[in-house]
Amino acid sequence: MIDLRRLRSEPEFVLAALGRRGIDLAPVEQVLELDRQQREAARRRDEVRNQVRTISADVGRLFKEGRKDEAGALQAQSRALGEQEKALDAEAEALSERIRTALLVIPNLPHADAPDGASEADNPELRKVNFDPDGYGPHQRVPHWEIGKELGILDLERGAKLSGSMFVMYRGGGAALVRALIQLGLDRNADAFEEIRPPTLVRTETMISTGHLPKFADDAYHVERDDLWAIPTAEVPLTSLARDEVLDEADLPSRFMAYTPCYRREAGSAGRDTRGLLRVHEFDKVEILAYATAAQAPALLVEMVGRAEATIAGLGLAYRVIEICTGDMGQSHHRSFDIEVYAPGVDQWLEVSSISWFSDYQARRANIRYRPTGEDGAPGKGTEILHTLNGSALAVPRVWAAVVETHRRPDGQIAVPEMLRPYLGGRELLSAGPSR
RNA sequence: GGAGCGAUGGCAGAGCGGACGAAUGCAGCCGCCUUGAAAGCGGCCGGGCCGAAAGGCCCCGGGGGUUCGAAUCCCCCUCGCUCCGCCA
Repeated sequence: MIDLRRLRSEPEFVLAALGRRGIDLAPVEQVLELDRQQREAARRRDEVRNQVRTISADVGRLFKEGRKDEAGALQAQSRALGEQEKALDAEAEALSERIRTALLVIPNLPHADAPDGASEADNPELRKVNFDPDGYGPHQRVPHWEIGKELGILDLERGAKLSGSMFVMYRGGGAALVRALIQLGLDRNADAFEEIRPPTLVRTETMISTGHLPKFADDAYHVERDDLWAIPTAEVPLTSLARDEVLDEADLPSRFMAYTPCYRREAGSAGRDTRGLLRVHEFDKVEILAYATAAQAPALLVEMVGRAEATIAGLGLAYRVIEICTGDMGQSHHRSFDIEVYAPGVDQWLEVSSISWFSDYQARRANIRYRPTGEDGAPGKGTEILHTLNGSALAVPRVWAAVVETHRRPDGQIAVPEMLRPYLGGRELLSAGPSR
């Protein structure tokens, strides 16, 4: 969530920044007013509490000295003050709760350099790589679901039979290709990121930390009986790794990666991109994440985009990098880039990675801090909220689709990109038949 | 799933109704001593909120209750450990 103190001290700045997102600012102004009321109530409560404490100490002393009558009188007085304190506390608490609820749905401030814009249409394209619209032959203009069926590596009918539409099943070489892509995604980042295998069912607090709850509850699978949520991305458990912890500045940046299945109800996108692998309820993804100081974050963001990009390029795919404008940013984002891969069979640009800097927005929700290092190398004073960044290193289904479509040969077989061969036992081709 | 025990500062660990935000030890930091280091000695050493400051308030796993007063008593929850059961 945004910094309430900053909202209080620089309201014009915060309102202007949020205004760039094109959202309704009334709730933000309301928080400002509630905050004024809350502090006043808390101040009055604290005064009364102080009196109660002082009197109670006196009561104890008087009892010890055997002055029971005087003590009894003070007890009565303190009891009355206690009633008052209770009422003031309830008032302050109610206000805090309203503020917290409102704050949870107010989005992050966009970075000053994030481009202005109202929607997806205003996202500037930063670069387009490897793309020649006329360079694709008719053999590549076949959608992956047809290729998958022809080669027996993708079985959409049976996926739907088991779990319903938008659940998919890979088989044979297709399943091996999934595993190969996961392994590739991990290996390419293992030089700098510690691998984590987190739980994929998490508690409500864990979903709140990243901003996936309360606002987007309809998009997530919820296991009612145990009150657990199926993670929509490894970002969720990775961000909460350090929840309620205080790290040392010397340990930053701290980097983690995880392969996990990801679960999404896609409630808001019914009927869109429903064919094949374009949008599915369960998919595999390798995620990379960093905890950092504010100063370290910009360079990390560039590095993480570069990592995701290099993997896509290494697979011989055409792609473009776009920056997300203020009107299209996710709630928690401070600055964000997408990588879209071109899939010739469906003739579409598919989002395969979104790399974002969250400033301290998530870390404030998750209460992740660090102890700054002083100039002399000794631990500095106090603690600061750190910054989080994360992005997909490799999202399997769409990359799978682009690989299969891009590398389909005129004879219908798939030429395995060189980078992937070690992960497929050295195989150079995926074909139909027993060796598939 | 059943039974029992536990949760206190970076760690270990006292406290079990009234100067307790919390003894003590270890770790850390700063001085003294030393050619340097160790040892020794002295000092410092949790976090959050409000406030210009002085200062005030909150936090002993979480929530509720009893009391003039709760780390301490009661209730609920969560987590951990041990034993039994079950199990890939």
